[in-house]
Amino acid sequence: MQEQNVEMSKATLNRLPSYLRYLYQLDKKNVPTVSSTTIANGLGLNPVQVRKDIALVASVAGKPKTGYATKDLIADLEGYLGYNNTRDAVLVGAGGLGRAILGYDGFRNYGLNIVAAFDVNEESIGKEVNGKPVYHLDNLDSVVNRFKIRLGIICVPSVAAQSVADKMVKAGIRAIWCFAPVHLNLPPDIAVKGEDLAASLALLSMQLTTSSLNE
Amino acid sequence: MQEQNVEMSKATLNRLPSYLRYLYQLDKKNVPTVSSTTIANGLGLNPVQVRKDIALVASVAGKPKTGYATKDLIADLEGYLGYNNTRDAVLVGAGGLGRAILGYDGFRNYGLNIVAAFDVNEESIGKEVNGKPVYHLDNLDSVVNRFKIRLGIICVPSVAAQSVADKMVKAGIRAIWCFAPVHLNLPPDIAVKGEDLAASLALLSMQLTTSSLNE
DNA sequence: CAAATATTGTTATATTTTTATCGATAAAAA
DNA sequence: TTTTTATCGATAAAAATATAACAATATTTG
Repeated sequence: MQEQNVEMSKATLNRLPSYLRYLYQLDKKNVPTVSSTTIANGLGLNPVQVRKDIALVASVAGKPKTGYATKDLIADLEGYLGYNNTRDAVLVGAGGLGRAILGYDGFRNYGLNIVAAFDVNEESIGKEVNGKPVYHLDNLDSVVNRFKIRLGIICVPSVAAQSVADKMVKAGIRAIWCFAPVHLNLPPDIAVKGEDLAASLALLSMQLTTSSLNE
Repeated sequence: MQEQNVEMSKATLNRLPSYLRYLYQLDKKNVPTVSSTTIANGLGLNPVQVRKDIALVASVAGKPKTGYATKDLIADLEGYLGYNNTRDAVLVGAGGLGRAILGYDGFRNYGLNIVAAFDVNEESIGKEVNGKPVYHLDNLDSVVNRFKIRLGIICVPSVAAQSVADKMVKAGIRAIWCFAPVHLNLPPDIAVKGEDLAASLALLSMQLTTSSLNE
C-alpha cells in the first residue's frame, strides 16, 4: 500500500516510531498542530532532521508558521510503518517471556497478530495463553505453511535458539525476532533482529558511569 | 574501573554486545583465536569496522596472520561493557512482562541485579517472584534511597508510566528502561531507553515488505 | 494594511561513520 | 632460509548523516 521507494535511512526509520509516540501524546491533549521544533525539543533532536524525516513520509506539506496537523502526521506515520496492514506471526517458547508477549494485546495496534505459540513442554501444550493456542513444536511447519506466516518470535532458552531458528527457516519464516542472547547462524536473506534485553539494559547502565547520554 | 575516555560512537557501542555474543559461540567451540574478517563475515559487517571497534576496547594488539585471542577479547569486551561490576536496579510493574524479567536470571551475567519489584496490585504485593520481593509502590522511595539505586525498569501499562517515571526520578533514579510504549517527559539529565517491543517487531516486519535488510 | 515573526522546505556545509588502501609483520609454505 | 599469505593497524577516501543557512510564506501584531 504505502510506497517506500524514497531513500529512507536506517537512522530515520528508527526515529519514526518515537515521533509517533510523541504525537500520540500531543493528540491525546488535543493539540491540533505541531512544529518540527516542538517535536525536536521534545525528543532531543535537531528540528531540521525532524523536518527531513517527516518530508519522507508525510502526504501533506506543513504550513509555515503553523507546522503539521497532528492527526495527519499520525496517520501518515502509521501508514508508512505498516500499522494498518495486519501481519501474522508465530512464537516459539511459551515460558515466562513468551507468555508475557502472548499476553500483550498492544501488538494489534501495530498491525501484528500472533496466531499461535509452540513449545515442547507438555505442561503448556494444548492450553491457551490469552486466547492463543500452544501447540507442540512439531506442528510448527504445518501451521506456518498453512497460514503462510513469515514472521517468527523466539523466546526459548539460548541453547535451543539456533535449532528453533533453523526449524523456522525450513518452515518458511523470513524474519526472526530472537530474545535468546545468542548469535544465530542463518542464511543472509533471513532478517534477524536480536533482542538481547539484558545487554540493552547493561548499555543503559553504562551511561550512568560514563554520564554521556546517547539514545 | 574501565576507561571510556576514547571517542566511542553510539553505533560502535551497539555493536559490541553482538561481538561478544559471537565470541562466546567461538569460545564454546574452543576456537583460540579469531580474525576481524571472521567476525565481520559472521555478523555481516565490514572487517575494518570490526578492527576499529576492537581497537577501542582491546587491551592487547592483534597479531598479523593470527588475529585476536578469543578469551582476551571476551575479557576486554566484558570489562568495557561493565559486565563485571554489579549494579542494582528496581522494577515497577509486576505484571506479565515484569514477572518475566524478574524471572530471568541471565541479568546477573551482565552485572545487573534487580533487588526488588513494586506494584499497586494487592494480589502481588508481599509475595516474591524468583526470590525478589514485591512491595507496594509507596515504598519505592525508601528502597531506592536505602540502597542508593540508580537504575529503574518500568513495566506498567502506558497510562501509568509517566507517573511511575516521575516517582523514580524523585526517588533518585538516574536511568530508566521503559517498556511502556509512550514518550516520557523527564529532565534531560535522566537517561531514558524506551523499549517499544511492538514497534521493534513492526520495524522487522516492514523489512519483509521492503526486502531491504537493515539491522 | 504593513511589519514582524514563526515556520516550512531546500540547498549548502560540516560532521560522523564506514569502507578502501597500503606498508608492516607474524606465521606458514616452499 | 626465502617466499608467500593472512592479518593487523594506520591513514586516506567515500558515503552517510546531521546541522546550518536561507528564501518563501502563512499567521499574528501593531
